[in-house]
Amino acid sequence: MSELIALPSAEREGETLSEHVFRKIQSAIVQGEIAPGSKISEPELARTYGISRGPLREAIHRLEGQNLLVRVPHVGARVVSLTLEGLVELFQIRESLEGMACRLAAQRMSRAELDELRRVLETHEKDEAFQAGRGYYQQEGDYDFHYKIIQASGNQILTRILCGELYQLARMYRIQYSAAPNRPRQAFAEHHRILDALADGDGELADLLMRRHIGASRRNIEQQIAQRASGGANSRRDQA
Amino acid sequence: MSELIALPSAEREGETLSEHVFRKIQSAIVQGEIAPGSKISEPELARTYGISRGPLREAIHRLEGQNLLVRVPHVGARVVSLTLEGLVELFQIRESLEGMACRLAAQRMSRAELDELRRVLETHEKDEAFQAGRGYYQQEGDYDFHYKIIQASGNQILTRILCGELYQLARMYRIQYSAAPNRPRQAFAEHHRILDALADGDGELADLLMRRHIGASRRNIEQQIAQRASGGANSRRDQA
DNA sequence: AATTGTTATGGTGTCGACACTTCTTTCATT
DNA sequence: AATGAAAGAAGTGTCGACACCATAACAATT
Repeated sequence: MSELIALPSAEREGETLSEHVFRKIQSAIVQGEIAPGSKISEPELARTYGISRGPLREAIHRLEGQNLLVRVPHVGARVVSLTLEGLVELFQIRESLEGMACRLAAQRMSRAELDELRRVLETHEKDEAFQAGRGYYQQEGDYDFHYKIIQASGNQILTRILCGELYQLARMYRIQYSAAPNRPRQAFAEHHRILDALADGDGELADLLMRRHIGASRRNIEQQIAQRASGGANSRRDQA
Repeated sequence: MSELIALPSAEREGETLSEHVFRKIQSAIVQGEIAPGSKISEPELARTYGISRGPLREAIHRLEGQNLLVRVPHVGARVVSLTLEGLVELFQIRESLEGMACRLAAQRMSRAELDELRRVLETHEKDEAFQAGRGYYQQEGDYDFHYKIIQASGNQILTRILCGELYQLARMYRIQYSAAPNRPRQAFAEHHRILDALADGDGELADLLMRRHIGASRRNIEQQIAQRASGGANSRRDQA
C-alpha cells in the first residue's frame, strides 16, 4: 500500500524501511542537502520520507554511530558541523590506519587483486575530469583506490571503521569544502608508486608512501588553519 | 508507574530508557552474561528489562554500531562471536592508533595531565592484585592508562573510536578469554617508560614504545593461533 | 524412507497514539 | 521598559498493536 504514496526513490526489494532511510539521510547529509549544524526534526523527516518515526529513529541512532549526527537527549539531533580541526583529526587517523592497511595488504594481495587495483588507476587516468586537470577524488565506493587497498588488508574491523564511518565523513568534507586537493597529477603519481610497492610486496614502503600521500593533504589543511588564525577570513563555523 | 516493576538497576535521573538499556546490554555482553554468538530475542530482552521494544531496538542499533552485535534483516541480532583472528585485528588497530595518540599527546599534555597519569601508575603499583602478580589489566575507564593517553591526544574522532567502540570490544576479549597477559611486571615497566617519553615531549619515542607494548601482546596471540593450527586444541569457536 | 508442499508459530518491522520534557510566547509585575 | 513567571506549542520518548517475513513442525506425495 505504501508504494502508492512512496517517493520515487530506488527502494531495493526486501530492504528494510529503516535501512532505506538510513542510507537516504546519510546521502543527504554527505551531499550537503541537509546543512551542517542544522537541527533534525523527526516529524518533518518522517513526513519527507513518508514513514513513521519508529524506523526513522533507528536510522538516526545508526547515523549517530557514524559520527554524522550529534544527539542530545530530550532535545534532538543536529548534523555534525565541520571544522578544519575536525578535518585534520580525520586525516591524522587515516594516515595511521591506511598506512597500516598498506602494510597488511602488501602481504596478502593476490595477483588478481593487484590487477584490479591497476585497472582502477587506468580508469582514473582516462577519466575526462582528470584529463582536464579538474579533479581526481570524485570516485566512490569500489572504484576508490584507497577503498580497495583497505579491503585488501583483510582486517575486518579496520574495513568497518575506514570504509564505514570515516569514509562517509571524509566524503562529506570533500563535497562540502570542495576540498579536493588541486594536485591531481601528483596524487595520481603517488597512487602509482604505492601500487608498485604493493606489487613488490614491500609493505614497509607502501606504508610510508601512503602516510606521505595522506599527510601531504593534511599539512595542506593545517596551513589553511594557520592562515585563518593570522590573516583570518570569515570561515564557515558559525551556524549554532 | 513502571518504577514499581522496574528491576533494581541504578537508573540515573533524566536518563533515557534507551540509553539505559544500551549500557545495560553492553555490559551484559562484555561481561559474558549473554554468550558470544547467541541470538538476541527482542521480546525476551524487553521483558527482562521491563521496557517496550521501541527503545530496546534503538539500543540494539547502537550496539550494532559498536560492533558488539551483528544484525540480519528479518532474522535478528546475534552477539558477535570472538575469534583469535578478530583479536589480532583489534590489536593491530590499537597498535597503529594508540601509537599515534602517544605522538599527539606528547605535544599537548599539560603538567597537570602528566601528574594525573603518573598517579594512575602509582595506583596500579599499590594494587593488591598487581602485587600478587596476578593481573594488571583489570582497571577500567578513567583509571586505565591507555584511556588517559588517548584522551590527552586531543583528537576527538580518535577518542570516540578507541574509547567507545573498540574499548568495549577489547574489554570483552579480556574478560571472556581471560586474556590478561601474564606479564604484569613487564607491562608495568613499559607503561613507565612510555610515561617518561611523554614527559620529555618525545612523541616519536612514545609512539615507538606504545607500538611495541601493544605489539608484544599481539604477537603473543599470533603464536597461540599458530599453535592451534598445528597442534590444534579445541578452541572455542563453535557456537553457531 | 526421503523429499517437497503446507501450515503454524514465533519474531521482526512498522505504525499511530499518548506522556513528558523543552522551548517559545505571552502576560503580569516591578 | 525590563525582567520574571506562567501558559502554550512543538518535539522527543515510550508504549501497545498489527502486518509481514522466516523458520519449524507437520502432512502428503513420490
